[in-house]
Amino acid sequence: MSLHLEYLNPEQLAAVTAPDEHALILAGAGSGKTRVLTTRIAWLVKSGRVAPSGILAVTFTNKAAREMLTRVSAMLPVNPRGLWIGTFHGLANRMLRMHHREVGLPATFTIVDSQDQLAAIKRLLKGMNVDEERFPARELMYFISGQKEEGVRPREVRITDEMTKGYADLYAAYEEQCQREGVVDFAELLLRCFELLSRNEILRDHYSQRFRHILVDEFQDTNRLQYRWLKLLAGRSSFIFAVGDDDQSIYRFRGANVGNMADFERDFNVRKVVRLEQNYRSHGNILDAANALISNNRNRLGKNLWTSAGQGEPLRVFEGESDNDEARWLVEEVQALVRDGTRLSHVGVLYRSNAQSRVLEHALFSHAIPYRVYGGQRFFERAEVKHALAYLRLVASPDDDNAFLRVVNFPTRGIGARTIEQVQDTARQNSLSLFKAAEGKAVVFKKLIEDLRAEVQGLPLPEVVEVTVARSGLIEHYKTEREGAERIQNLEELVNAATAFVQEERVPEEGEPADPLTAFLTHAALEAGEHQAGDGQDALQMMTVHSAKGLEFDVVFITGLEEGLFPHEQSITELDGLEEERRLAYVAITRARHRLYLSHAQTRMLHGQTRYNIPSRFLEEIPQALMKWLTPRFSKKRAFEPDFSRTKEAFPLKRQSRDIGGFRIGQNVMHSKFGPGVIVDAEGQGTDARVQVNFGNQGLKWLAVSVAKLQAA
DNA sequence: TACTTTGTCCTTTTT
DNA sequence: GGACAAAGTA
Repeated sequence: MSLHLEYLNPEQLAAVTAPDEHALILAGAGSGKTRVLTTRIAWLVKSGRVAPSGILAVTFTNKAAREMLTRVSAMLPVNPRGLWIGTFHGLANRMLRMHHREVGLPATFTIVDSQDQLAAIKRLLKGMNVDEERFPARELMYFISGQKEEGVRPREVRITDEMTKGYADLYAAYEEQCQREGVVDFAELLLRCFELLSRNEILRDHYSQRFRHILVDEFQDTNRLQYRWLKLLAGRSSFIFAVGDDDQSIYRFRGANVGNMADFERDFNVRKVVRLEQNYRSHGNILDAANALISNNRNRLGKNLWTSAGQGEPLRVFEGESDNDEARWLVEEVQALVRDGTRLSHVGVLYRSNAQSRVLEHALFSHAIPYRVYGGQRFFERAEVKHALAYLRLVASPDDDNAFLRVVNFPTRGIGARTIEQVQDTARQNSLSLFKAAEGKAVVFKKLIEDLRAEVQGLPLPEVVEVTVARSGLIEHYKTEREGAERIQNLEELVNAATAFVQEERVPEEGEPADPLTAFLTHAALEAGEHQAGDGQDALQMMTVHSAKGLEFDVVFITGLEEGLFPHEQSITELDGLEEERRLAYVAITRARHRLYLSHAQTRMLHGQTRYNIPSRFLEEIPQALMKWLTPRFSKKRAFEPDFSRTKEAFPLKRQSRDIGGFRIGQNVMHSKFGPGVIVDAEGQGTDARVQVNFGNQGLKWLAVSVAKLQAA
């Protein structure tokens, strides 16, 4: 077992063998980031700098955590279980299970996913008779998660108006409900854990003494709370090794804060910044295109990828008359690639939004080209599986109201809306769980759950699952449904998943709940399961650009490069939204090893309407010398005359829209008081001209152009 | 109470 | 075009 340090380039070696101090590794796409991280861990242990138990490695996805664990195990002759390698949420969960009393949670607390969280919020709003027009459930969920991710509890919410006051009150009510039901959402896992460490000095010292080396993957994706969590955990005596790429920060919409990289450098007085710029993945032309594109972004830490491989072939660009035409062309190209010996699984088809896959799938399907679509429904998120899990949750803890409501009348057993409302009223008045409040009502269901609990008492986990599924009546129900066969299969698969879980998870990890059912439910919530049929078969790989991050393909198609789609129209009026779209395009381009196709279509069906799109600005930001047009460049001749009568507020038209006092929609501006902003809307002319500007945290403002002294930025 | 029809809204996603 | 929720019908 060797670390093979001799195969590392000088920068990689410098990172791997960095001294005991904080370090920031700017790791460009394809620069061997994972290798550096895993080798660093192995090197730390082998050189005797730290015991395996002194290492904490954090990732965002279970997949990344698994890969890290596997690769480290291959380099070290130690039981990998001693290493704390996991996702932010997984590690927080571990700590909370170990110290659940200190944070005021039951030992069997349940983790709810976003779906359940939304359901809980809807239920809350209904119960409180809140006008859902004024406070939409989804908005409230974003608000709550957003606040939690900033480390803000309800009483600390900055109240600026009636609206925020309302949101803050509902946030408080939501927290009470969760506490009463013993459930914890994703953001709560982190916040609770953060509060645990910040309040309990002894515990904090214990952990920061223990974890001398903290390694963080995808640092550009951390949110404020995760940053503060790391800071707390590091204390004064530990060293943080942060690996990230600011150019690949594409998750701002869910709270990621690229600024954490610059903050880290400053707050931790980082002296060691290593840039990994040598790319081992792509040919020169592809890298040049990526570099040129991303250089249009302003707020960068700065980095330029290079390769010792040749220039390779030019990027191939295609303009379709329509989305169907684009799909037809893609099929032909793929068929040609296959004839030339390319394996389908080495070809990635990328798009900005999921809705785009349909047309492509249709074309592929009718030409019998096997494909696999990533993303979408995961195993533990399927309705039938969630139903079965709800029964299991009630077995584990009958007071789980979310689970109760999900299955009290599913399959239908004559317990209607009115009965449920009565139970909910009783529950509210007496602060009881629905299960307890259902005394004398919903008798059939109550008895079912009670019998079930008695029956599975003491059985091994797989049998608990099997019996629960059998008694739930779900299978009989799906037998009557037309497309129920697959659902029944999934229910059977759930039993298999439980069997596999028991066999694999064997040695309980530190902090793993002793009760196997709770452990299994936690596993189901934390790991949605990338489980899909048809694995292993050679198939074309289709996915959104977001889900392509971290992957690579010999050949990549980036489709739908059109204004309004990519960059997405909604990004234009978000502060720094366009830069994030450009980073997204950068991620897409850098997935390709040898060949890259870029395509756009003149017309596209979207939301049931034909849209007339102009080519993406990103196509113009790539040097023409790197590209070979398969169709005449930006053909002036349009195959169809736009029929604007059916196009409401076509985005491209808006973009080209008129000047208002020297400004236009989508333009970045600077205001002396509110700082940077982006113009969202405009009205009036001349001295009356007004523009609406999105100032991010400062809010949305209407300003008179003649008064506001806006500067183009 | 349970199933069917109509109306509204549309990114990106992991935990 | 499709998911989801509210309103309508047996």
